[in-house]
Amino acid sequence: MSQPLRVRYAPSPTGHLHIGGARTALFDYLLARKNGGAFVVRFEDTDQTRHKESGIEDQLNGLRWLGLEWDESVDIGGPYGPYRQMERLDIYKTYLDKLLGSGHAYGCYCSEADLEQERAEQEASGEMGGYSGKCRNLTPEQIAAYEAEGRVPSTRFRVPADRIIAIEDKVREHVEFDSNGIGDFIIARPDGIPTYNFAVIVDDHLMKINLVIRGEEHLSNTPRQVLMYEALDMPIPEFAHLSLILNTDRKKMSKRDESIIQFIEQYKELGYLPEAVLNFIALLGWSPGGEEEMFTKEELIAQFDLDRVSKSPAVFDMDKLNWMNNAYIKKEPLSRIVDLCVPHLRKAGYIQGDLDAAAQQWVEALVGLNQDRMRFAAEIVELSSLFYKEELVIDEEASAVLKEEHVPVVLTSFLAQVQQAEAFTVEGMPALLKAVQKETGFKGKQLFMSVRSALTGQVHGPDLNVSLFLLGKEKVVSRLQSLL
RNA sequence: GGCCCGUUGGUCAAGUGGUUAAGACACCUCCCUUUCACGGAGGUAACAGGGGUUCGAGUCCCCUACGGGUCACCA
Repeated sequence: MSQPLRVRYAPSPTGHLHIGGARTALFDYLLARKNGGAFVVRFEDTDQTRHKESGIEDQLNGLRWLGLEWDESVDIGGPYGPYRQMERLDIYKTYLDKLLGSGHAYGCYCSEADLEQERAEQEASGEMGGYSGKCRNLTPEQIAAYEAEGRVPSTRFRVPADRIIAIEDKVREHVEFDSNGIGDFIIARPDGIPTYNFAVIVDDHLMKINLVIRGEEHLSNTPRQVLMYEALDMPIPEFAHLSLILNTDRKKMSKRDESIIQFIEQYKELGYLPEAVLNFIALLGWSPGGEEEMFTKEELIAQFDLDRVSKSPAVFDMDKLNWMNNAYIKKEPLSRIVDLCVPHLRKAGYIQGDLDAAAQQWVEALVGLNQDRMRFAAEIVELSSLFYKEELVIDEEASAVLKEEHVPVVLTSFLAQVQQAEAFTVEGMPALLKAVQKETGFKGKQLFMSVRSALTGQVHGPDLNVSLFLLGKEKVVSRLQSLL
């Protein structure tokens, strides 16, 4: 490619950034950075019925959180703006007139009701071939008659017959379509607002996009677009159609699907690390050459290549994402994970107001205790509920332990040690336990499991010294007293 | 239904005519450990089916099955 690479992510601003969109944007971004090209974010908002005002900001926030900085878009502008289609209406008008003038497009006076009926008939006869071409060759008299009725035409592209349209897709390779299978399609609504297929080629051309990366659902739109590029005598960009991302049932994700968290925003809220999510998404359909799969953004830029993008769909595996996020969490400095966890602890009502030094220390111990096992920050609430609950629930295994005969001796001794202790700290804990061992003669499992079961109600759990500290002297004493 | 795309272990996937068919997640076992987790060492498990082409096929071709996309005045 002799021209500098220009790619774009062109979402419809109908909601938050979806995983699929995020992947497309990521691949765009990676390629742009790798080749010193430009990453454009354009908004395709020509469907006024589905438009959502916050959609643009939601999309940009998602990209921003992932660290995908764009070079041109609605907020920072750029040489080929505006970057939202509703602000480019006059531009489309020019090209629409060209197509109309050259006979590549024509006015269609069918009403939506007419078309719906046509579709219903087709479906009944098992045809489903697209628009019949009813208004293709209207005589001036017919047109005048429709106009007299007050009908306002939409504009259709006249699809030529008997054309084989071949596409050399960067992912799918050679794909062919027969133009006879494509009905004349609408490129502008009666009010002049263009539809997707038309606006997209005008914008991609004017914005000098030379590689179009998008989802597989657009593959069958591509021949339509190629035909329009030809009719307008515009160069045709390269295409790369990415396979879909499937849910756990190997079906296309639907917005209602609950088995997968689908929006980037939700990952942010749950306390995932953006670089982990980015890393994971990169692996959806792309695979690195080697065996390493943990990559920083910079490494991804260096390694990414469309040649290694798979044609087959990828199933979104939450387990692996969780594993990966946990791997990132483990490597991060404690302070960052604490910052991530604090909002969740607040929301749960576990901490309030400004944290004083002791509270800060306490939270750090809490998060530090769980940093290795936390899959995402919101889990801290569940992992730490033990230290907040007033009522101790003793599970079966723990109560079995508590029935053993050495237990009262050990606990009585431990209670005494705790009450005598000057300070109740993590560092001081081993000495207290050691003293119990000395006094009672019980050690190892008999000692530790007794204490753990009595105070946490469970035989499994994180580091005992830290757990005791987090429980606090007061709770430790009262729990022991109520048991003895 | 027409057109188009896809199909390697439960999941992500490597593999581009000759491999004991990588690796990762998950799962199981063992080690470490007061327990759990972490970490370490192992293990179970796959080329959708059928025809070709070829000395040789996961890799090339055809058919079937299954999954998906699209056929909107949605993108």
